[in-house]
Amino acid sequence: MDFVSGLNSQQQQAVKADFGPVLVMAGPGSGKTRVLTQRVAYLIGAMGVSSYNLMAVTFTNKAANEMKERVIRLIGEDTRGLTIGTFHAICARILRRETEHLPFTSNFVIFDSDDQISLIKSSLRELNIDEKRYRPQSVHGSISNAKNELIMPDEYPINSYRDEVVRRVYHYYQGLLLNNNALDFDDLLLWMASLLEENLSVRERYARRYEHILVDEFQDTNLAQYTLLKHLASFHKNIYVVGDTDQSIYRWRGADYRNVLRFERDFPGTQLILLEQNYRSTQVILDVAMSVINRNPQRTPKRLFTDRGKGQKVNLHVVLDDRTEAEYIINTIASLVARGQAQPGDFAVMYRTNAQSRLLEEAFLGAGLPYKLVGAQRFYGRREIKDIISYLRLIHNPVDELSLLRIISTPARGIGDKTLNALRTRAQKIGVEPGNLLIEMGRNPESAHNKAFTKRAAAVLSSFGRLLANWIDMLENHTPLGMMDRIIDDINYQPYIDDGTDEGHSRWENIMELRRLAADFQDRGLEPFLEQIALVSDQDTIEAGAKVPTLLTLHAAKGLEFPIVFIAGLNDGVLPHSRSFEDPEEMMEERRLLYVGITRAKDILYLVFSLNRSAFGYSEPVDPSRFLRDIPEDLLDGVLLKKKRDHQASIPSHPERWRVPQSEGSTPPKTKDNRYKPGMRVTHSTWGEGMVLNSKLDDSDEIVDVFFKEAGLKKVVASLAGLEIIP
DNA sequence: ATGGACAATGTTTTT
DNA sequence: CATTGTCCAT
Repeated sequence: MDFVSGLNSQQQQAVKADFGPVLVMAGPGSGKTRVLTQRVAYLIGAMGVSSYNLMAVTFTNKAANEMKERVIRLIGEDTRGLTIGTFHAICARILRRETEHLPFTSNFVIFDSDDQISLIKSSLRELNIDEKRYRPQSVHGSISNAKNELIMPDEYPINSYRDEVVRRVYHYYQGLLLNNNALDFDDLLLWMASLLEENLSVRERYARRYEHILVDEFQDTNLAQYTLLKHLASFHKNIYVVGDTDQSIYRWRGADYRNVLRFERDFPGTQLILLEQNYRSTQVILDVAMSVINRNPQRTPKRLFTDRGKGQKVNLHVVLDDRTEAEYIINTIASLVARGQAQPGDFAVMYRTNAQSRLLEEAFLGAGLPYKLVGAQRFYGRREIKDIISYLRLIHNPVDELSLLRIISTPARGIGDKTLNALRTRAQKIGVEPGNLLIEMGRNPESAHNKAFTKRAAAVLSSFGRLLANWIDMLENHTPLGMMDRIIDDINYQPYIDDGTDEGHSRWENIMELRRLAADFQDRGLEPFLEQIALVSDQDTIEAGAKVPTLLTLHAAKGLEFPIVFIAGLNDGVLPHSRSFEDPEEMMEERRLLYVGITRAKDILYLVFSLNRSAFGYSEPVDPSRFLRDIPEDLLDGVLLKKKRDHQASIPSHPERWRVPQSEGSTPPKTKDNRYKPGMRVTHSTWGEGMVLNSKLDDSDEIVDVFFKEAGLKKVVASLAGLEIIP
């Protein structure tokens, strides 16, 4: 069978590479996913490797599913036994199998970020640490970093008082997780890595099983991931990794692109294969991308080329503020669609932070155009979803106190702080978990436990315990969906959530959506369902052939491509983000992030920056992104940033777009004394004619942003500049 | 015990 | 401004 047809010679070389360690360095759009897929098919179909002996690690669950399907299509046989998925999913699966060597049981739950933060908070409270001084998020961040670096609580290095605090919290937090029979995201990697590190027989078993290991997006692995890969590949040493250091954008999550260098050191005789040709973008887009990324020092220079032709120039567009930005983007999309030059599904709008999506959403809504938002207010983060999931989680793992806490009063059943405390005290006294105590009380209403409570408390607690016990009893012969329906019915959830308001209605709709998802697990049971829910990523929700524009963060855009891409908010402070300014390493990562965004575009790219941006409710002047200065002018259409003498540096062709929609109602009171208003045309003695973009009162003077036809953007002080208004 | 009203406080990116 | 936490009235 032919596994390399339609591939270029580099790609063919990559697919048919000899066994042993292989490092494929692949630029954006060079077909690396395809190479990885064909490699898997080649190993199974041509080299006779059993799929049972093969592991493929992908970046998203979606990528894993796609790869599985494509492999099946290529070799026309079942891939049962094939280990494929994200690091986290694969680790979870293996850990459940190996719990005899681990301090938790196989029905462990995976705590999501909310759960993790609440656990940190209880740790802080329990240890009498001030939450104001030590922010839960930040303490959690430190702990997470430690875990990614395989540092255990007792090894946490102390160089400051804060470190000491973190260490104590880390220790306590880890204890709480185990009490709950729970793992956080980092634990999945940490426990897996340390199991392989410490238990020789387990390591050998898996290392022997996995004859071939393939890893996508290798530049985004952290030390924990690297270590477990190393152990898994320790027997056969057939490890095949694909990556691009220029697309490393998860440093803050512990990812270390230097793993690429470490790889060549740890696996002597690594074959290095470069995939250079780009099949996605036009040459102009690639040139723009290179002009941005080439400013990063210490890179192995990489050429990006395509035979797709030059293509049209990249549009650089300036807008007055972030609201105008959203309008500009939506208008442009609408007009391209109206003129039949593009389909709605061709577009993606990308931004640095999730917060930026709001104005865009409003603009889409305002224009009555449909769109698809990736991430942000995640489906699984919604209250009603978390409620039901918590019920299921508790039934699956009654030790999960966090879930218990959440649902014991949802809906309210007369169990408040006092009763709850009594329950916990009693539980602690007899050395059993609150959840199990409840269940016991439910099963045995006359038990001695009841005497430990007031009559009322005993009644409400055992009636709730009765519910739990009933659900647990039906677990064995019911599907996840069956369980869900029963719970919803038993607790009368619909009237509770669907309160007649629009919001209540939409909450109920969400529950119906969750039912649909549960239906896919009819034959697989509750555990896989819960696990899937815990480990889905935003990117997994992106449908392939969307019929509407997609809104997503630059991070979420990795690995995707769109015919027409807008990158919004190209301002200093947003991209690069202000929190990256001091750290050169982080600035480099911001640059890579822009690089990733640019290289998502196949045909047309719009770069948009604005002159003002609302930070805290109020609009503030901001600078264009410093990265824009690195793009050669001849690749750009639209505004020019540098004040050049020549006149093409001109106002974009639709000045009316710049006019501030004369604000209905709530503008800051400053307008009272502003002489210059956005949209006014003015002249200046040296800079000639221009248009007012913004004006701000500063003490008694007025600072005016003017875009001059000849001179470009200037900030002028009204009293000194001698601006004349053209009627 | 519960839920509503106000105040304080905080903005990267995510498995 | 938008979320989250705390206080207070029911």
